[in-house]
Amino acid sequence: MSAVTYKTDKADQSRARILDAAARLFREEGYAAVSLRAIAAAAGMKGGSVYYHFESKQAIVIEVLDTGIIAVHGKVAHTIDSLPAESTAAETLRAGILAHLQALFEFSDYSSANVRIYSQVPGAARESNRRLRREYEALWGRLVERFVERGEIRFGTDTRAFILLLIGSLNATLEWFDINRGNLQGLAASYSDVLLNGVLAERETKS
Amino acid sequence: MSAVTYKTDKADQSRARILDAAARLFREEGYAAVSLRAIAAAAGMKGGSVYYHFESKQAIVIEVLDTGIIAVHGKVAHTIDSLPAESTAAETLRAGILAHLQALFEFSDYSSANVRIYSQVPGAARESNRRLRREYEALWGRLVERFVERGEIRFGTDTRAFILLLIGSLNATLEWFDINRGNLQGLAASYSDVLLNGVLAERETKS
DNA sequence: GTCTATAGCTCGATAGAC
DNA sequence: GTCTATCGAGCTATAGAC
Repeated sequence: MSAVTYKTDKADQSRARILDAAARLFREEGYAAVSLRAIAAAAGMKGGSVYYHFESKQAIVIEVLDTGIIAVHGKVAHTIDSLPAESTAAETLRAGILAHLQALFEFSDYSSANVRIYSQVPGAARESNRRLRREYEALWGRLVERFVERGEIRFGTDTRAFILLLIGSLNATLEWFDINRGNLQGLAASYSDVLLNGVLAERETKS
Repeated sequence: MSAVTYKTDKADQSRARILDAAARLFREEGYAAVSLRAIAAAAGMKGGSVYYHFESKQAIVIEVLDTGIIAVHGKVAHTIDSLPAESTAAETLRAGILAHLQALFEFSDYSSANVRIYSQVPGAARESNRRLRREYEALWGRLVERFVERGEIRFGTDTRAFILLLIGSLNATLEWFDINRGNLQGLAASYSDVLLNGVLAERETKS
């Protein structure tokens, strides 16, 4: 134990158990439906003990929501940055789509809780998370704009609509894809095929 | 007033006001966060009066959830059925996508409440709605399969994944598109462009 | 049809023992 | 760090007046 470690291991572990339990319960039942006593019980303690680690239920949900976005943003940013400089639009978008899906399902309680309860948490918690959402959308925005300028993505594509289509469709997989039964690489490939090439056997001619 | 009209107009109107108020509040705050008193107040009555029209809060949410799906299913099915028999895959999918978005935003409190709280309502309400969701997905499934057989949609496309991508991305527009500021036809066209043709300037070559 | 009143619970949060 | 005990508030649902 280093001299600069002020927090005990026990406190950190209890705090983490509270967050994990809260993320899972918020995902399953919503924000208002989950009581502090239920979070405490799932974390192996009594209701009153939670207030040693968090000052309010709202403080817990803020951390849960932010963790969900940060995990996905970090994974996608790191993946994109690790690609060769000469990567094509197709290679880059495919890698980003796979990374987004991997992060979603690796931290599924946090990311699913974020998608499901964001609109239902107290205003202060929503505002805290909104900035992180905007930053993540901006990451994709820069990526897509770069390829529009290079001419690899079709001119005329509504960049913002495309990004929100992409993120919205990927996040929706949390509602139906079973990571224990399906193949995530296959899912990412199918989604990439549609988003990059469309589903028509022959493209429509420009009007 | 016909002899077979047993219900009074007043009862029907109060019932409709309760459902409208419930849909709006559930959409904004979630299921558990909305009290029966709040629904009643938004409908212009007191808490106890709601029980003249509905036997429980759960009965209200079941009707709200089902209405959201039925409205979209009905609009899309009617639109597709009204197309000329010789319509192409592109024409049909574009019409279906526009119809889905139109229904979403025409009944936005009901459809948005459905998307947002489905996973958080009591099990009985979720099961009631699940059948309707499956039927709506099957409508799109038959549509897509028809065009796969005709060769208008690419062989190898994972039909189920594509349908859930499509529905998921369209439903996600409820979270960001402002019907009062944006153009719904334009949104439908942008989404159709991406889903039908993809965003790459030149399609990837089959490997 | 809508009201008032209330039974029986559970909630978030706090206080203080250990 | 976690406990027990509790406050004040709000919840769903019901009963019965009007």
